[in-house]
Amino acid sequence: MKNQTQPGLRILLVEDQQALACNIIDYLTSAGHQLDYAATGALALQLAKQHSYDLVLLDLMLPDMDGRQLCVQLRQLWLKAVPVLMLTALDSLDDKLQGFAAGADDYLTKPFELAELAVRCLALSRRHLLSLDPLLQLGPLVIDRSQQQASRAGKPLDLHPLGYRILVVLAEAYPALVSRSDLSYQLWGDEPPDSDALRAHIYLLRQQLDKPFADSMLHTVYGIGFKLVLPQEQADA
Amino acid sequence: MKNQTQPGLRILLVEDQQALACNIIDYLTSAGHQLDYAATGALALQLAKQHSYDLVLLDLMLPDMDGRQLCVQLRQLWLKAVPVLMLTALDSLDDKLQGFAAGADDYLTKPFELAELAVRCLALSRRHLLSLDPLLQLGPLVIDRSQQQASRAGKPLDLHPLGYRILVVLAEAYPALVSRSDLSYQLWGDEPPDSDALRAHIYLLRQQLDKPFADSMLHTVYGIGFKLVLPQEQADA
DNA sequence: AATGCTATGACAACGGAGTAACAAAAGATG
DNA sequence: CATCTTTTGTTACTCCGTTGTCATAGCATT
Repeated sequence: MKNQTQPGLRILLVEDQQALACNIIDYLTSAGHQLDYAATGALALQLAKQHSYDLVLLDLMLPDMDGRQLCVQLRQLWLKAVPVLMLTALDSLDDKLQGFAAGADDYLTKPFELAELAVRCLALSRRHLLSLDPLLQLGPLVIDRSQQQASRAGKPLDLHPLGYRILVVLAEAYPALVSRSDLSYQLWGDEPPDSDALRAHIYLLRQQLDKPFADSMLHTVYGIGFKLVLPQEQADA
Repeated sequence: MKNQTQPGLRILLVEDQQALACNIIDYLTSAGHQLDYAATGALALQLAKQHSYDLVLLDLMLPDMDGRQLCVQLRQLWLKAVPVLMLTALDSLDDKLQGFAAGADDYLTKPFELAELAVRCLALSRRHLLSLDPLLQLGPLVIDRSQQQASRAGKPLDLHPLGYRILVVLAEAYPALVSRSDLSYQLWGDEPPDSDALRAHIYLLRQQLDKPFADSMLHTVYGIGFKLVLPQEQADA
């Protein structure tokens, strides 16, 4: 579990309702973050050109520009993908899907608790940082995203693409366990294979990850899913 | 990115208009949820003492009690924050704000589409689940939802999945006692086992939770159900 | 055609949940 | 207080779904 003190995020807030914006600014500022505020899409773009941010809070309804459109433009402006949390009063499923299609990473329907907004901001930035760092390290296990290559205790693992993806999903979730359905969804989306292919792939992954070593890192939680365990914490099971 | 199928929510509906209540019950029931219905605030409080719910639908205007007041009382009654969706005919901003001040998580002004109500129920419960603290702590007992792992006094408990679920239900209800029927419903829904399997599982759970320790945390209330008790408060029973 | 990867299916091994039967305890009844 | 009834604790056992294992077939890419 990451436990370092968060240094505070640089956040760009794009919201045309003054009152709500003030509340958000007050709350998140006192939570240790640094906020820039744009009431219009145009101003947001201008700020975006001059600064870089860890996170964007984006109202779907803006006076001069659609939130979705702005989202796309921001993504083009910055090469690195900044996480976007969309705020919306619309709550029909269609709208949500359109928001995601435009590249939002999460959404929140108004009205919402400020505390929850803060929690999501942290979760989003953490998730983002995790996926940004090309090197993922869990004890003896090292995953190099830039090479699509994993190694344990220095020994490179000869993984098939799917095995590699499974390992990444489990490593990113660490120390949490990943349910079978979650894992399946992350691998295949809505259309998982008919057979229980996951079982076979876990087996193959284990051949590489655990077979050559004294203790296994990939543990099964019966009826639920799988989790990664560091060798030194074998005590529990 | 949780992807598990919604099992249907347990909802408490507090509404004095019979006709409207019937419509809501019909609609949400056929959407797969389970509803309990209270026409008065007093009855609502009584039900709340005996059961636990995933969501409360609360009319702002009740014959015997103000909705806001009831909302506050419900929040005090349950330690865990249950999401409250307020139904109101008043739609002035003041009233909305007062509703939120009392702890409602969302509101809907009458008249409303039943479909929208259903969507909001789902959204609210999703939001609530996501913002849930993965760590549940009751004295020496710690439950880590992210790992499906419980420990007492630092010692990890080797629980079967069902035993773990029982423990979570009891811990969430703490300090209230949980009736046998409620517990059974939360484990098996409408189709409990033919035999009284719960008895055996409670026994197994105790083997892990209480056997290795001086005093027991899982107490039986004869003829009613079970409850969790913290070691230091053994005095009462 | 050969190679590399994934899905499929068969089989065995395992583990958990439900069941039932008996013992013990708590209330109820007279 | 004695006895009966109901509820709960304890335990062994069976059944069935889950998981591990592995061989093979399908499907791209080259």
